[in-house]
Amino acid sequence: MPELPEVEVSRLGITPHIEQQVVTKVLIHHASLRWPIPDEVRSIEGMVIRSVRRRAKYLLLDTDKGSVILHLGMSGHLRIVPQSELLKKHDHVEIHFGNGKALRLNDARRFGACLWQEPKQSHALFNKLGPEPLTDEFTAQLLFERSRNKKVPIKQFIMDNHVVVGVGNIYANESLFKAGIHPKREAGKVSLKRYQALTPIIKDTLAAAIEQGGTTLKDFAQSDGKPGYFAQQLLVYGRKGEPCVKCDELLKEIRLGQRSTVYCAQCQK
DNA sequence: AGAAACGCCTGCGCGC
DNA sequence: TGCGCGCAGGCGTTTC
Repeated sequence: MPELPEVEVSRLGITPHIEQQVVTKVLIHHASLRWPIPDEVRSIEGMVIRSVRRRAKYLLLDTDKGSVILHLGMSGHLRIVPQSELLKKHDHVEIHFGNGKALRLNDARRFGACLWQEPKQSHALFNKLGPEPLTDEFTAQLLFERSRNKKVPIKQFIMDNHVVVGVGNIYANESLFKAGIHPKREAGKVSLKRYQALTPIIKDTLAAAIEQGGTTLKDFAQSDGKPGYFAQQLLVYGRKGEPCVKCDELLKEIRLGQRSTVYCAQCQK
């Protein structure tokens, strides 16, 4: 399930194959993803990919005529393959390039998206997003200030895209464990000091996951088809009932905001 | 206005 | 071995 590290790994994987390449064809095999795929995405045909950017968990393929926005949803992944390779089940969108390669978006659950952004404009999706976690804009001070008077559990708070983008369920669980903070603790009651501990942990956890090629649980694969290796480093996610790596207490699982939340009742207060 | 619930999807693991 | 069911969950939208 792609979170920010997986999206970034995808970006790094596809960029050398498609940047500065001419788009020769856009093929839409299944136009109903999360939203219908707009016809405008075809207007990149004949254009050069100037850059491949990421904002939150969205990827943007920029051309002078506009940008194709891709989102991997829950189960999506991108692959670079020869154009001659047979389509796989759930290959919904395909972009051909002058170098003979194809970028294919495969998404079984179709929670992903393929949208269009006019040149020099910003899609409405990006309007209210919080800062990128791996930049200096994401600070403990920001978390502290934004959380005052908030009763929402801290786990849901740090997963809120309006607060900071890209912290999904896996990395929220991991970061709170490492910081020793109980996931249900009211965000508004967490001290600045604890946010000062948590913030670098979130950054480090995300950065480490990117270096490891992301977390492969079921669906995710890197653009060359290889899995990511961060799953081996998960301390709590998916380990309900197993011993805590710090204190041997058995890890508990609860649901917060309809999402699986695993923690150590001994280490996280 | 903020918080919680909803719904879109398919694949997989489980129990029988 | 087959079948039905519950679960996985990002995130925009809807409801309270």
